[in-house]
Amino acid sequence: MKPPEGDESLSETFWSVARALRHQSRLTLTPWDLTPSQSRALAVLLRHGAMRVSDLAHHLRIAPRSATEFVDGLSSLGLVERRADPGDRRVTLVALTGAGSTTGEAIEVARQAESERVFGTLSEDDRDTLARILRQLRVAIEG
Amino acid sequence: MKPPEGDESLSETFWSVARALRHQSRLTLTPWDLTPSQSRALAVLLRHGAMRVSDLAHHLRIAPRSATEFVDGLSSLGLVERRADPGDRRVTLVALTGAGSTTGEAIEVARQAESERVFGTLSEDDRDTLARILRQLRVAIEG
DNA sequence: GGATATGCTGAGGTTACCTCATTATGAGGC
DNA sequence: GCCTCATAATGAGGTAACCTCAGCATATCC
Repeated sequence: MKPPEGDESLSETFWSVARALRHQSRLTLTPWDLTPSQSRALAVLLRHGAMRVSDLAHHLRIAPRSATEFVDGLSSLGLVERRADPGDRRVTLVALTGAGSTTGEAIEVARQAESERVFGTLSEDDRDTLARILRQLRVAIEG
Repeated sequence: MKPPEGDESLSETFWSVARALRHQSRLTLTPWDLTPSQSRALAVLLRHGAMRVSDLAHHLRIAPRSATEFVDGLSSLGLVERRADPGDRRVTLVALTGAGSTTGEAIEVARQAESERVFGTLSEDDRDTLARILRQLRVAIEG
């Protein structure tokens, strides 16, 4: 599919990249039959260890209710499990299972490769600049 | 909502901006009760005039079937109408109605203001750089 | 011990896409 | 003129990734 026009606004370009990125990400994950969001959740747990549902939501920047859904999905795949928090019985902790850890690590490798393939086409300067600009945008929007 | 961590990958930052942007965009559009996608379609028609469904899809970089849905939505709001193409009876042309034009123009103004508020916080250099990098990314992904 | 806050989840909804099959039409070969 | 093949739009049906609102259990503070 070729680009349609030259007169594209910044936000349109942004969205077309978003779509392409999501598509690509899904492709990378086909071996594991996970969605991009599920893999993000897995990555967070891998990096930070077991945590409350609400903390997971916070890390993923989504509503707590949505985190519950991700946990449901991952747990039905046997990748995470819910545990009681001994200190506060309202809390359910989400922890990786053994399978979850190995899967998470394998995906991390694949994700790195994909990221390298995509973002690696940028110079290091461009990557830094992009990160800076994106963060700046986020502040501008949310602030 | 504060950022959770410092160790955020580029793609994570990207997605958080995407979410924020979509949310913001929805807010801007509340007066017209349109979704962001519908307004994008409207903008395309405003800029380029009546066109086939498939061309609209191409402009929006979506599957033709999805364009049909947008046309359905906009047409039920009375903003666009379907017309026959005299030269090829397979095609349906999508054209703005009078209401569609005025609405489209009003939204364009609001969208500009929003875009200004968000992307205007970037320097002109940054905007150019961002556009360049995004296009480069798109090529890297799709190529 | 009662009010209030917090943590999770059920119920139900929305947006923005997608694929696949079907129907109508056009275009080229013979 | 017919047959085949391509193309245009759409019906049917599905998915991911969110959301809000209400409810229940538990904790905390006075």
